[in-house]
Amino acid sequence: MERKQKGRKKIEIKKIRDSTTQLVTFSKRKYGLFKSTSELCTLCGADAAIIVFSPQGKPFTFGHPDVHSIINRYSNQTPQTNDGIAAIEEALKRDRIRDLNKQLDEQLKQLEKEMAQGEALDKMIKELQDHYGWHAPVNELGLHDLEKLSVSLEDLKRNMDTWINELWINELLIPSEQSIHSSSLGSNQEVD
Amino acid sequence: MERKQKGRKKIEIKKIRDSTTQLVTFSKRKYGLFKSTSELCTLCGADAAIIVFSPQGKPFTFGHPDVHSIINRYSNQTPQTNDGIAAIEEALKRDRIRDLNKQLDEQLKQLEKEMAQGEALDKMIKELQDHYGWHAPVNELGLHDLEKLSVSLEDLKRNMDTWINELWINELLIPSEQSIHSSSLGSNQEVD
DNA sequence: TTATCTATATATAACCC
DNA sequence: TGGGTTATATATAGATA
Repeated sequence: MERKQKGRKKIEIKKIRDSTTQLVTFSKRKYGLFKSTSELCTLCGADAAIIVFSPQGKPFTFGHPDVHSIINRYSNQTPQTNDGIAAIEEALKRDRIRDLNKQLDEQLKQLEKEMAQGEALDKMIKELQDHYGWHAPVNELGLHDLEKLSVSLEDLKRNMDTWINELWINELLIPSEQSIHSSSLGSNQEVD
Repeated sequence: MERKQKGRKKIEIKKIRDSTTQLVTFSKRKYGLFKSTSELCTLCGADAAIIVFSPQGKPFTFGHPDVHSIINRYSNQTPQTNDGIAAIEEALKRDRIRDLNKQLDEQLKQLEKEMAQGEALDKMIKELQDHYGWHAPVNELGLHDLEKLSVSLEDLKRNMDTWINELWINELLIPSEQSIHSSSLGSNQEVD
């Protein structure tokens, strides 16, 4: 008796090669995305806009109360340099940097965790072998060798901090702002 | 004895009254929204941008490749002309960003290399054991387990991309060279 | 492309630290 | 406040029509 494969299966988050599958997935997920955005707005009284360009370059949007108002509100967030505002901007930048650093920390923590659980060990070695011709017998790897990985991870982390500081110092960072709120309506449209 | 109800409950899609609950929900759902948007982009090669204003009016965004390029593309090639100074500033920032991205790339590449050479394997495992209580005998690690490491590296890379995108998204950085390609000069709109 | 039907993978509401 | 846990509600991959 044949047993057809039914039900959802786990997929890797990487580009889908089969164009048909990709299109179907795009369509389904786009729907889900718009739906959850809509729910977020309703549940929390938030305003939001989404613009998605399909693989074919076709734009789809959703907005509450509408896309344009959100874009305008967002675009107008960037205040002109104003002496009185300078100090506030500085504070905002600092907060933002802290958030970002936190995000980075969390990501690295997550990565470490996954590694700890051995969830992500498999492909890495394989890839290393493929890309770098590393053929040392895996079962010969001792604690001595494996330990070194943490050094790299730490290095990366430290470098990222430096890198962020550079951004800060060079004032490439622009402050974000706060603003008002509104509500009502919603629109989901396909643009051509 | 009464058993407390754990686990998810069905909720109506209507404004959450309790401010604490609303905040928690906003935070969680926003995360899910950004994540699925990111996945949509990765899986289908789509481009997208999301702008969400929290109930407090604070803006959160996500975009691939970045919010500005998406908005500009959506706004339909708005070839806004910047004045000379603005253009120069843009160019300078753009160069700086490119350098920084280059640095990041090199760091990641270097990290991969080190891992490939097994130079950094040692301490990682040790750290993992120390921090996460992973005590699997190292010499029992097979190719199967070790291969998974590449997934983590890929995850890290992807996360970095996303993270960097966030910087752009939040206007902490300006659009990359690529995203600016589309329009002649401007991607930056100012309100007078 | 759009819709339906599973069987599962995920997201997340309520709770607890 | 932020992180976990758990039980469930939902989303969705794959096959089909």
